[in-house]
Amino acid sequence: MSDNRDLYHHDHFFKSRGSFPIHDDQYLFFPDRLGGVSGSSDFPGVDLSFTGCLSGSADYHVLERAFDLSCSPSSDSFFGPGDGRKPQIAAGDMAIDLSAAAASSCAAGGTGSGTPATPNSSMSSSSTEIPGEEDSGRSKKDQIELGKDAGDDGGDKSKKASKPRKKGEKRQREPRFAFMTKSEVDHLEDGYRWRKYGQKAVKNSPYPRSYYRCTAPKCSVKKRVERSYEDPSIVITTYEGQHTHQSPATLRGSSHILAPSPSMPGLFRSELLLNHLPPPHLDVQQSEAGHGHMYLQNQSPLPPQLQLPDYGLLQDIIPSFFHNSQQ
DNA sequence: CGAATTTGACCAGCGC
DNA sequence: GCGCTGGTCAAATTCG
Repeated sequence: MSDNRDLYHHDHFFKSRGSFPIHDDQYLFFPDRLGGVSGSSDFPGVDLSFTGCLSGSADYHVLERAFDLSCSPSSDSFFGPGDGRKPQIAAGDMAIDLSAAAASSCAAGGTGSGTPATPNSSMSSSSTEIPGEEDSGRSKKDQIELGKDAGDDGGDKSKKASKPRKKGEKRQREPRFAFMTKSEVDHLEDGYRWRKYGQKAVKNSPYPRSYYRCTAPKCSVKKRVERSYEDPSIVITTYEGQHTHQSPATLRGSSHILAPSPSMPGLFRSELLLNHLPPPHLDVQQSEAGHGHMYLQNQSPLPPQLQLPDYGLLQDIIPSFFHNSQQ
């Protein structure tokens, strides 16, 4: 039980699972300590629903501010250079080990659909934001679709994948969240409807990666699902984009589904964070270089970054969390 | 029959 | 420039 080594947990995790493609625009949460907690689906206060996170999508800015994420490149802390892979967390990334809670109730309880997609369950998440790129930051596909919607730009459909892609313009990505869930099923029920549009073999992994897209019209949220090659029981689900609609499950009246707040479309559900925050104190550390990623460790009192006086969401989240943790 | 999935091909980005 | 890999498209196929 080296829970207080959470700081190193994901470090270890990543080193051992170097294949997990944490891209330069992801945040990472690792509540996957839950293993021990997993049994407690009745975790008090755990109303974890990454659906909420997904639907509302994260308030990346809040997170960024809250954790003082001015991370910079080079993150060997996570991915040992030794594995021969390129660093998978790059500039602007953040990785937080939120070793608390209750992912077990996440998918299952979250959907309220009665579909215990993840009986076992531990969940982690990640994401990242590219400030100011939300608008311009459309994926090539989005651009393509925009072009499509806007009318034919002359691009003939005779050739697939021969869509008009702007050259010289880097493909921009939506903010992403990656959830690591211990589950036997690949496609976790999260309250949304997804259509699979692709599957690819993943390098260094015997398990393919599946690509899904939200079936809701005008919703460009995508997700990738893959298994950790190191631990096949772990499913890595990466969400990209923000839902522009409510979860169907929510509409069905599931009280567990956290619908996005109209006033805060980008709201990162406090519940999510709450349930992911480690019960004990947090300790934020940064990679040796003083930049790169932050590590949350159960150790010292809340760091200044988290004692934020005015971090909006987190302010709501953290205090309440500590409130709970002290009971 | 419509929706969802499968699957091979294509393209962009990146490293060498 | 070339090769590799990730991401996406879309026709074909399967499913409900």
